[in-house]
Amino acid sequence: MHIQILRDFTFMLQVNFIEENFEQVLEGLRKRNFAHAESILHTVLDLDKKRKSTQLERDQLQAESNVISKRIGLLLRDGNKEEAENIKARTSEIKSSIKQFEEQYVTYEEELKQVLYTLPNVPHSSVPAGKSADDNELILESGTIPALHQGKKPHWELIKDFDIIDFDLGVKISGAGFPVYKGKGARLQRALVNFFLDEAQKAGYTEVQPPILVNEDSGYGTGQLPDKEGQMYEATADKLYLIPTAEVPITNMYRDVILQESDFPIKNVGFTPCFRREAGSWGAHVRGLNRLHQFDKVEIVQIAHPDQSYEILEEMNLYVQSLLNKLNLPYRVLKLCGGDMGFTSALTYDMEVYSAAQERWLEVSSVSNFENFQANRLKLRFKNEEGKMQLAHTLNGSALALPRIVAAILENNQDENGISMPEILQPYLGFDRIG
RNA sequence: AGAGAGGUGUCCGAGUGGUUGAAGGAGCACGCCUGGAAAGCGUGUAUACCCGCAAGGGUAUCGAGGGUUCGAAUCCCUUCCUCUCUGCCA
Repeated sequence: MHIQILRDFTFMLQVNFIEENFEQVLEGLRKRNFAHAESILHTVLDLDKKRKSTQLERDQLQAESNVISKRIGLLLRDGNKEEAENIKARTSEIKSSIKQFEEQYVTYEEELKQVLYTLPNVPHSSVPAGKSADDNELILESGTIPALHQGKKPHWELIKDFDIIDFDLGVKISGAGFPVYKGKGARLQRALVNFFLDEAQKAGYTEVQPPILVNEDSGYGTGQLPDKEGQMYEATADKLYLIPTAEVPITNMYRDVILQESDFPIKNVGFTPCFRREAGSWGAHVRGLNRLHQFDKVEIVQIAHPDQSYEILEEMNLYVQSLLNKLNLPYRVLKLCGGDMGFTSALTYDMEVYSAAQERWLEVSSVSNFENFQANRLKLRFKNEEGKMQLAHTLNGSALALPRIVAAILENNQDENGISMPEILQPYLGFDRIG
């Protein structure tokens, strides 16, 4: 794919940070098992140095040229044509020099940006080192795992028995991973969405309904591009992408925005379908609702003052847990290790529910602090107390993703005759049992 | 989708080749004035990068990209967006 360079990114701040905190950045990248970290960082610093010296040359020549142009203007005004023509002749040399330096400058700048695009966020100091999900740190486990009857079934059998979700129909219409929710299955979806949105509103989040097709700039802003374009569906005729998460449109609402300190904290919640190509990730454990190309999710997004973002991360963590508690689902919270964390995140908590018939933990939420990584790409800043521009922090979390919640509800609440619905959902559902 | 109009600083709005980072107004901030407020007066009020310990200075930016020119907000090309009319449509 053609990689478009976005203009005017404040990436230079990132370079300064690398320069001033070289060891810390290096250690962070190593925690992520980022290959060739040291040499890449040196490349960054080297390119930046070249960029600066080239800019200096260019600017000086340009300044000279500007002076001459002004003089020509004055001469012409005074009717001194001859002298003006005289000076004009001398500018051609300067002009070609400027052009050379300019071309060189653009080259360095683009190379630099390309390299910077490949650098993931530096993990928070508390993030454990590790290579895979096995190295994630267990923070807590909560709730009791239900003891199910002998004939317990995984959700993909339950949904067939009760005809509430139809995968074959989805295959006919779209393809694998696009289920059709029917009857009580559809109503369960709607009930969960409404429940999640109502809860978020009570917690102070402002509901938004963003577009679910986004442009390229938005993809770069939150970090899906240029790294993960293969994971998104593309509407190529219009250069738009189907969102993999509401994080993309909601966070991008704040692209190119300058906030006041008094605007913090900004709390938004949005319900959207999410689309993921999941290229290469099909294998074991993806039956039923465990992994889909299209699914529904309610997402919470906060824009925070840097001093408060970790406090807010904990608040969001607790908020997501409160939802799981209210749904009476057993869950655990993990702090992701460097190797398992997303590209843009500095610290991520994963919430997993226990799906009692599959006898597996299923990830249903991921709550992350991106610190200023996304803000840097978004140019999302605020004027601090000293009146200086500073990058804000962005955070988000699923609250919650539906399919695996549905899977766990179905499996965990089944008995010989059917499935009872969590009490808290019953007012939303209008029924208390399936089957 | 076709025809036309337009995109200028926080906002409104001037500006069709030469000290224009950009008139004027509003807003905002500070100061003066006031018993307090309003009005009035004065001053200030963009962002990025670069040089500099700093004070300060340089370069760029008038939707975006490119071109013409010694010099462009102003001319040309491309593109995006908005508005009006026509067409189509949930």
